[in-house]
Amino acid sequence: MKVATWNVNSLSARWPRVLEWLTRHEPDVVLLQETKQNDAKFPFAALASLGYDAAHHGQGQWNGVAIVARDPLSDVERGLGDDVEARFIAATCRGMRFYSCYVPNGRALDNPHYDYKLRWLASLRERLAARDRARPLIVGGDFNVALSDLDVYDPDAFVGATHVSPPERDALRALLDTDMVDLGRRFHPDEPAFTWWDYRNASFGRGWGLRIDYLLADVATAALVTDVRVDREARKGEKPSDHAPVVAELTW
DNA sequence: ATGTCCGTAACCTACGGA
Repeated sequence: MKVATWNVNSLSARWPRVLEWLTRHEPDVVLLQETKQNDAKFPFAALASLGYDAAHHGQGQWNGVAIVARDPLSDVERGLGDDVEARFIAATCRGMRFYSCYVPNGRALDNPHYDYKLRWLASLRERLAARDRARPLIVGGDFNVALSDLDVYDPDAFVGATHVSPPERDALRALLDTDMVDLGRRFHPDEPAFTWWDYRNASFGRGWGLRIDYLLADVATAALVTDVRVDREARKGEKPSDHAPVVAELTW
């Protein structure tokens, strides 16, 4: 099974790239974030013609998460707790539970959105802590947190900034402490493996990236993973998202 | 500090958000 997570930064704007990527890589399950469209605009029919089932939790202009899969999806859940924004969707496919998460950006340490981000992460942690550990689970998404300095191109440039503050990193570590494995870091222990580069400042060409997109799996499922990579090719070319997909292969 | 892109509302440009 090939599983990917990808923040597409508007599925409408990204559709040509997403279509090409699905055709080229033939993933089994794709966790999408920032679709930025309503359910009515989501390309269910186009995906179906490619052989994909899909579940979407849309909100129009902002946010929006989806799960796209070659096999039928069931038990779809939309929204995390009482959150009013479209940042979480869960579904089951081939006996595996999947979450697609778009964690709030936070904006700045003194911004109310930062507290919202920490509350959101705490809520996700509660959900993970209370889960049925016997049930295989893959959690993917844009977490808007760089877990360690290895995940940041220039830690000195991020002093006092969001995405790297100790409370954010603690909140992400607390997720992992529910016996979830950071698959990207497990397979790439020594290299940055960035997943996002700012559109500004020619950041991609300069290597000014962050690793803020993650695939997490429960310990038993993580043992089935044979490869994890960041598809930097998707960040190149015409009208790319500012995020690259993270792709895992597992024997499932 | 900032060299971009997205959607929106309303125009032919500006703004919030990322």
